[in-house]
Amino acid sequence: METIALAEVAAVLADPSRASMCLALLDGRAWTVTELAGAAEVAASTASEHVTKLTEAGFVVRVKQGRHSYVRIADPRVAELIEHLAQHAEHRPVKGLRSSVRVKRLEFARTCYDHLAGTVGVALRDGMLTTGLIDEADGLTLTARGREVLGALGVEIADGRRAMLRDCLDWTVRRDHLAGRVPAALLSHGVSAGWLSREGNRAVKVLPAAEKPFADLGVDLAGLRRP
DNA sequence: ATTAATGTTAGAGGGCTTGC
DNA sequence: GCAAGCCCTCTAACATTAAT
Repeated sequence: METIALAEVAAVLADPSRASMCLALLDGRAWTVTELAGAAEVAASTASEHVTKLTEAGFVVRVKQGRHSYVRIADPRVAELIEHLAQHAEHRPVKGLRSSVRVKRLEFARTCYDHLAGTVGVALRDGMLTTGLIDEADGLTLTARGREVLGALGVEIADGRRAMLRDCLDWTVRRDHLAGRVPAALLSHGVSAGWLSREGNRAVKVLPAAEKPFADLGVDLAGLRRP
Protein backbone atom coordinates (compact mmCIF):
# COMPACT_ATOMS: atom_id res chain seq x y z
CA MET A 1 0.00 0.00 0.00
CA GLU A 2 2.74 2.41 1.04
CA THR A 3 4.82 1.44 -1.98
CA ILE A 4 1.88 2.28 -4.26
CA ALA A 5 1.47 5.66 -2.58
CA LEU A 6 5.20 6.32 -2.90
CA ALA A 7 5.14 5.40 -6.59
CA GLU A 8 2.18 7.68 -7.19
CA VAL A 9 3.86 10.61 -5.42
CA ALA A 10 7.13 9.97 -7.27
CA ALA A 11 5.28 9.80 -10.59
CA VAL A 12 3.96 13.30 -10.03
CA LEU A 13 7.52 14.65 -9.92
CA ALA A 14 8.80 12.30 -12.65
CA ASP A 15 7.51 14.51 -15.44
CA PRO A 16 10.09 17.08 -16.72
CA SER A 17 7.49 19.86 -17.01
CA ARG A 18 6.19 19.36 -13.46
CA ALA A 19 9.77 19.11 -12.18
CA SER A 20 10.60 22.43 -13.87
CA MET A 21 7.56 24.03 -12.28
CA CYS A 22 8.52 22.73 -8.82
CA LEU A 23 12.07 24.03 -9.19
CA ALA A 24 10.72 27.42 -10.23
CA LEU A 25 8.39 27.46 -7.22
CA LEU A 26 11.34 26.81 -4.89
CA ASP A 27 12.05 30.54 -4.92
CA GLY A 28 9.17 30.84 -2.47
CA ARG A 29 7.06 33.16 -4.62
CA ALA A 30 3.54 32.50 -5.83
CA TRP A 31 3.57 31.99 -9.61
CA THR A 32 0.67 32.29 -12.04
CA VAL A 33 -0.12 29.35 -14.29
CA THR A 34 1.06 31.37 -17.30
CA GLU A 35 4.42 32.08 -15.62
CA LEU A 36 4.82 28.41 -14.77
CA ALA A 37 4.01 27.51 -18.38
CA GLY A 38 6.88 29.76 -19.44
CA ALA A 39 9.23 28.22 -16.89
CA ALA A 40 8.39 24.72 -18.08
CA GLU A 41 8.22 25.79 -21.76
CA VAL A 42 4.77 24.28 -22.32
CA ALA A 43 1.39 25.71 -23.33
CA ALA A 44 -0.75 27.35 -20.63
CA SER A 45 -3.33 24.61 -20.96
CA THR A 46 -0.68 21.96 -20.35
CA ALA A 47 0.63 23.91 -17.38
CA SER A 48 -2.88 24.15 -15.96
CA GLU A 49 -3.24 20.37 -16.09
CA HIS A 50 0.14 19.88 -14.44
CA VAL A 51 -0.80 22.32 -11.69
CA THR A 52 -3.96 20.29 -11.09
CA LYS A 53 -1.90 17.12 -10.69
CA LEU A 54 0.58 18.83 -8.37
CA THR A 55 -2.33 20.21 -6.34
CA GLU A 56 -4.01 16.81 -6.04
CA ALA A 57 -0.71 15.30 -4.89
CA GLY A 58 -0.41 17.99 -2.23
CA PHE A 59 2.79 19.50 -3.61
CA VAL A 60 1.32 22.93 -4.33
CA VAL A 61 -1.71 25.01 -3.42
CA ARG A 62 -3.68 27.18 -5.80
CA VAL A 63 -5.08 30.54 -4.74
CA LYS A 64 -7.61 32.20 -7.04
CA GLN A 65 -7.35 35.97 -7.17
CA GLY A 66 -9.38 37.65 -9.85
CA ARG A 67 -8.56 36.20 -13.23
CA HIS A 68 -5.22 34.99 -11.92
CA SER A 69 -4.59 31.64 -10.32
CA TYR A 70 -1.56 31.84 -8.07
CA VAL A 71 0.37 28.68 -7.32
CA ARG A 72 2.87 28.16 -4.53
CA ILE A 73 4.58 25.31 -2.67
CA ALA A 74 2.08 23.82 -0.21
CA ASP A 75 4.46 23.35 2.69
CA PRO A 76 8.12 24.04 3.59
CA ARG A 77 8.62 20.28 3.95
CA VAL A 78 7.63 19.86 0.29
CA ALA A 79 10.21 22.49 -0.65
CA GLU A 80 12.87 20.62 1.29
CA LEU A 81 11.89 17.35 -0.38
CA ILE A 82 12.31 18.91 -3.83
CA GLU A 83 15.56 20.56 -2.73
CA HIS A 84 16.91 17.16 -1.65
CA LEU A 85 15.89 15.57 -4.95
CA ALA A 86 17.63 18.43 -6.76
CA GLN A 87 20.74 17.53 -4.81
CA HIS A 88 20.96 14.31 -6.83
CA ALA A 89 19.95 15.91 -10.12
CA GLU A 90 22.70 18.54 -9.83
CA HIS A 91 25.36 15.81 -9.72
CA ARG A 92 25.43 15.97 -13.51
CA PRO A 93 28.40 17.93 -14.91
CA VAL A 94 27.78 21.54 -15.89
CA LYS A 95 28.12 22.40 -19.58
CA GLY A 96 28.85 25.89 -20.92
CA LEU A 97 30.13 29.13 -19.41
CA ARG A 98 26.71 30.61 -18.72
CA SER A 99 25.57 27.51 -16.82
CA SER A 100 28.86 27.46 -14.95
CA VAL A 101 28.46 31.09 -13.82
CA ARG A 102 24.84 30.46 -12.85
CA VAL A 103 25.79 27.43 -10.75
CA LYS A 104 28.60 29.36 -9.06
CA ARG A 105 26.16 32.14 -8.12
CA LEU A 106 23.70 29.58 -6.78
CA GLU A 107 26.49 27.91 -4.84
CA PHE A 108 27.40 31.18 -3.16
CA ALA A 109 23.95 32.38 -2.11
CA ARG A 110 20.45 31.32 -3.11
CA THR A 111 17.03 30.80 -1.63
CA CYS A 112 15.95 27.35 -0.50
CA TYR A 113 12.19 28.03 -0.50
CA ASP A 114 11.99 30.80 2.12
CA HIS A 115 15.45 30.75 3.68
CA LEU A 116 19.06 31.35 2.69
CA ALA A 117 21.18 28.51 1.32
CA GLY A 118 24.53 28.03 -0.38
CA THR A 119 27.94 29.04 0.98
CA VAL A 120 26.43 32.04 2.79
CA GLY A 121 23.66 29.89 4.28
CA VAL A 122 26.17 27.36 5.59
CA ALA A 123 28.44 30.14 6.89
CA LEU A 124 25.44 31.63 8.69
CA ARG A 125 24.81 28.34 10.51
CA ASP A 126 28.51 28.07 11.44
CA GLY A 127 28.71 31.70 12.51
CA MET A 128 25.60 31.62 14.67
CA LEU A 129 26.87 28.45 16.36
CA THR A 130 30.36 29.85 16.94
CA THR A 131 29.05 33.09 18.42
CA GLY A 132 26.52 31.28 20.61
CA LEU A 133 23.42 32.67 18.91
CA ILE A 134 22.16 29.14 18.36
CA ASP A 135 22.90 25.92 20.17
CA GLU A 136 22.82 22.33 18.96
CA ALA A 137 23.38 20.53 22.25
CA ASP A 138 19.72 19.56 22.51
CA GLY A 139 18.62 19.93 18.91
CA LEU A 140 18.92 23.31 17.20
CA THR A 141 17.69 26.09 19.50
CA LEU A 142 17.86 29.86 19.49
CA THR A 143 19.70 31.12 22.56
CA ALA A 144 18.74 34.18 24.60
CA ARG A 145 21.75 35.92 23.10
CA GLY A 146 20.51 34.92 19.65
CA ARG A 147 17.07 36.46 20.30
CA GLU A 148 18.76 39.61 21.53
CA VAL A 149 21.00 39.99 18.44
CA LEU A 150 18.21 39.22 15.98
CA GLY A 151 15.92 41.64 17.79
CA ALA A 152 18.57 44.37 17.60
CA LEU A 153 18.85 43.73 13.83
CA GLY A 154 15.09 44.16 13.48
CA VAL A 155 14.37 40.53 12.59
CA GLU A 156 10.85 39.61 13.73
CA ILE A 157 10.21 35.89 14.00
CA ALA A 158 6.68 34.88 13.06
CA ASP A 159 4.56 32.76 15.39
CA GLY A 160 3.48 29.34 14.23
CA ARG A 161 3.76 25.59 14.64
CA ARG A 162 6.68 25.35 12.26
CA ALA A 163 10.04 24.61 13.90
CA MET A 164 12.12 27.64 14.86
CA LEU A 165 15.30 26.03 13.60
CA ARG A 166 16.20 22.85 11.82
CA ASP A 167 18.96 21.59 9.59
CA CYS A 168 18.51 21.45 5.82
CA LEU A 169 21.15 19.69 3.73
CA ASP A 170 22.66 21.98 1.12
CA TRP A 171 22.98 20.31 -2.31
CA THR A 172 25.80 22.55 -3.50
CA VAL A 173 27.97 22.77 -0.39
CA ARG A 174 26.93 19.31 0.91
CA ARG A 175 26.65 20.67 4.42
CA ASP A 176 23.72 21.78 6.55
CA HIS A 177 22.28 25.26 6.43
CA LEU A 178 19.46 26.57 8.62
CA ALA A 179 15.77 26.14 7.85
CA GLY A 180 12.73 27.11 9.90
CA ARG A 181 11.03 30.26 11.14
CA VAL A 182 14.25 32.01 12.22
CA PRO A 183 16.12 31.82 8.89
CA ALA A 184 12.88 32.55 7.02
CA ALA A 185 12.46 35.75 9.03
CA LEU A 186 16.11 36.60 8.48
CA LEU A 187 15.87 36.27 4.68
CA SER A 188 12.63 38.23 4.54
CA HIS A 189 14.06 41.02 6.68
CA GLY A 190 17.39 40.91 4.84
CA VAL A 191 15.66 41.60 1.53
CA SER A 192 13.46 44.39 2.87
CA ALA A 193 16.38 45.98 4.73
CA GLY A 194 18.54 46.03 1.59
CA TRP A 195 21.09 43.49 2.80
CA LEU A 196 20.13 40.95 0.18
CA SER A 197 18.60 41.06 -3.27
CA ARG A 198 16.67 38.23 -4.90
CA GLU A 199 17.92 37.63 -8.44
CA GLY A 200 16.35 35.33 -11.02
CA ASN A 201 16.69 31.56 -10.78
CA ARG A 202 16.75 31.63 -6.96
CA ALA A 203 20.14 33.31 -6.82
CA VAL A 204 20.61 35.86 -4.02
CA LYS A 205 22.92 38.84 -4.29
CA VAL A 206 24.64 39.82 -1.05
CA LEU A 207 24.76 43.61 -0.95
CA PRO A 208 27.40 45.76 0.83
CA ALA A 209 24.84 46.67 3.51
CA ALA A 210 24.92 43.05 4.66
CA GLU A 211 28.52 43.22 5.94
CA LYS A 212 27.69 44.67 9.39
CA PRO A 213 24.54 42.67 10.24
CA PHE A 214 26.09 39.43 9.01
CA ALA A 215 29.18 40.17 11.11
CA ASP A 216 26.85 40.44 14.10
CA LEU A 217 25.62 36.95 13.17
CA GLY A 218 29.17 35.61 13.09
CA VAL A 219 29.64 35.68 9.31
CA ASP A 220 32.67 37.34 7.74
CA LEU A 221 31.27 38.00 4.27
CA ALA A 222 34.56 39.47 3.03
CA GLY A 223 36.25 36.19 3.85
CA LEU A 224 33.86 34.12 1.75
CA ARG A 225 34.93 33.35 -1.80
CA ARG A 226 32.50 35.10 -4.14
CA PRO A 227 31.73 33.87 -7.71
C1' DA B 1 -20.59 47.63 -23.05
C1' DT B 2 -16.62 46.14 -25.29
C1' DT B 3 -12.06 44.39 -25.52
C1' DA B 4 -8.10 42.04 -23.79
C1' DA B 5 -5.95 38.90 -20.76
C1' DT B 6 -5.96 34.78 -18.23
C1' DG B 7 -7.26 30.19 -16.90
C1' DT B 8 -9.87 25.82 -17.69
C1' DT B 9 -11.78 22.03 -20.22
C1' DA B 10 -12.68 18.84 -24.09
C1' DG B 11 -11.02 16.43 -27.71
C1' DA B 12 -7.45 14.80 -30.69
C1' DG B 13 -2.72 13.48 -32.10
C1' DG B 14 1.71 11.42 -31.30
C1' DG B 15 5.15 8.73 -28.81
C1' DC B 16 6.08 5.04 -25.90
C1' DT B 17 5.32 0.64 -23.48
C1' DT B 18 3.09 -3.65 -22.83
C1' DG B 19 0.78 -7.87 -23.93
C1' DC B 20 -0.58 -11.07 -27.36
C1' DG C 1 4.31 -6.98 -35.89
C1' DC C 2 0.17 -5.11 -34.15
C1' DA C 3 -3.43 -3.47 -31.15
C1' DA C 4 -4.46 -1.41 -26.79
C1' DG C 5 -3.58 1.60 -23.22
C1' DC C 6 -1.22 5.32 -21.02
C1' DC C 7 0.82 9.73 -20.84
C1' DC C 8 2.01 14.23 -22.53
C1' DT C 9 1.04 17.94 -25.40
C1' DC C 10 -1.46 20.81 -28.33
C1' DT C 11 -5.47 23.57 -30.43
C1' DA C 12 -9.91 25.38 -30.02
C1' DA C 13 -13.62 26.86 -27.46
C1' DC C 14 -15.42 28.74 -23.51
C1' DA C 15 -15.73 31.17 -18.86
C1' DT C 16 -14.18 34.68 -15.93
C1' DT C 17 -12.22 38.96 -14.72
C1' DA C 18 -9.84 43.43 -15.39
C1' DA C 19 -9.13 47.37 -18.15
C1' DT C 20 -10.85 50.86 -21.24
